[in-house]
Amino acid sequence: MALQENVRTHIDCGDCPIRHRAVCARCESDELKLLEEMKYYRTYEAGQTVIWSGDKMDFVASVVEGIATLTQTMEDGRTQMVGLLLPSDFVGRPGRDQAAYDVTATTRLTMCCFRKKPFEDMMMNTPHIGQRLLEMTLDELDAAREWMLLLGRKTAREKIASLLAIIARRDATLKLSNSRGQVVFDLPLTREAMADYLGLTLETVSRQISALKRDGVIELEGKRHVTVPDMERLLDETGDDTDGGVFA
Amino acid sequence: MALQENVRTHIDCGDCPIRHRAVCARCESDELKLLEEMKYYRTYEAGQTVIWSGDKMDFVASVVEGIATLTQTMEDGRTQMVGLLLPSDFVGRPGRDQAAYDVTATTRLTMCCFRKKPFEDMMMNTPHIGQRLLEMTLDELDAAREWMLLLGRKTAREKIASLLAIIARRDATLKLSNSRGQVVFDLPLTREAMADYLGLTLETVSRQISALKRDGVIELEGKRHVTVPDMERLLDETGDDTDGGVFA
DNA sequence: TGTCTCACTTGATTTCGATCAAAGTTGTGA
DNA sequence: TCACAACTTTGATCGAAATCAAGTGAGACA
Repeated sequence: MALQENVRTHIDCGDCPIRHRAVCARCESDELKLLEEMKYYRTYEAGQTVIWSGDKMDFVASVVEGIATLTQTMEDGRTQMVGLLLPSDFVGRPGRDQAAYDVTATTRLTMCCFRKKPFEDMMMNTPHIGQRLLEMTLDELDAAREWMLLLGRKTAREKIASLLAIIARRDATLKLSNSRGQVVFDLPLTREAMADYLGLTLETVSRQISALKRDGVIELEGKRHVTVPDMERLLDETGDDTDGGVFA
Repeated sequence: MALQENVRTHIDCGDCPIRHRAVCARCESDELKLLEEMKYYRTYEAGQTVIWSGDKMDFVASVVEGIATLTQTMEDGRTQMVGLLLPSDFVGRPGRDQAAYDVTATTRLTMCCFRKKPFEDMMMNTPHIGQRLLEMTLDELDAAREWMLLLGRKTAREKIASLLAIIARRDATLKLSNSRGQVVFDLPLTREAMADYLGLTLETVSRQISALKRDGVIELEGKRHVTVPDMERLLDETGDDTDGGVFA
């Protein structure tokens, strides 16, 4: 999940085709080698389900490329996204062998996987990895709680602005803005997926995006390509504190 | 936070006047002794703030008695509770020295505290404690995500029923029901605190509690004392799956 | 080239919960 | 015993987002 700037939810997987920090800078190289030997890749098509809630899940994984969602569903079909997995995010829970959520690829998705048993064994022998995982989990918890404030108290417009700001921020750290210093990105989610994330309906998402466009807060090219002419302006719409928050 | 049956968010603190499991059953006794030497107690009155978001926080703690809330507040005063601390719950984050949320006592509250630095040192030397903390944090994350579904997708009535079910379940594990096998408990929160937890207004909370009472789902004695004549009936109102969920 | 589908937009109407307002209840302390 | 403060309930009205209902537009494929 990527609701904050300082998300560090990733596991090193050696030569994965993305640049990411190591599990722990202090790890010896033979530990990294162990990780290297354990890993394997899986690829999913857009729309494909990685795993269903309740299924046996005998691996943990790190997103290499693409985007996946974690969702919970009620019997009557109401669904709520509870996490968004972007490249370098981690999924899976040591000590539990059932998936707690539906995991779905929303774009073509490559994950770097580790079978759970040997991964857990290594965690036992390598305290750094466990500590790293704790740090990552605490970041996720903060992100989840930030999202609780959004779901419980923000207006539809604030919710959309917050989501756009998060995607923009996350994206900007990769390929920084365009030539005029504007932040530019493609929405990686359908209107429906956004609605499920924000606790809204897809119609409301559509209307609010149109409203932000009409008010000049964002520019839209096609349905997915977004330009933010003034990031400050967008941040004002989120309802959040202007400063970076308490996250050090 | 206590949204599930299997919450294990607590740290052993020796002779605290509550029965609770050890940090880790495998810990040697001299580790427990270390914990014992490090700990100290603090007590707060109902309504008192334990710590403000952003404040320096140089301790971690476990609730011994009473109830505390974790809340986030927007500049304009909208507030969302993001966690409820019941006896045996843990608060504080190793590796961060600022509080991320306001922590407030809603009843008279006793906490068993450990100064952060020595606690972290011990964590380094005692992998079990770190692993225990990871487990606890993952439980909290699950609880937070369960709450996201509630905030994003449930109706006011379902929200109230869910909160009552959680308190009933948690309470029932301590002092099991009354003579007729009904679940009986006292609401530990004001209507306003419930509203902040559920993303509602206090008026809506009041109305929905009245409605559940009118419909015979609960009985009320005074404003706080609740009797649940038929737990199944209450669970039906929550919108959740009837089975225990995926949490093993 | 057309048509089918999927994602999205927009409009009309409804509804649930928020807001505004006024009482009722309980406990505390003078 | 009274007064008042804090908490709660209930009523009337409003409004934001949901729902219901047509649409548009773009890509896929026959």
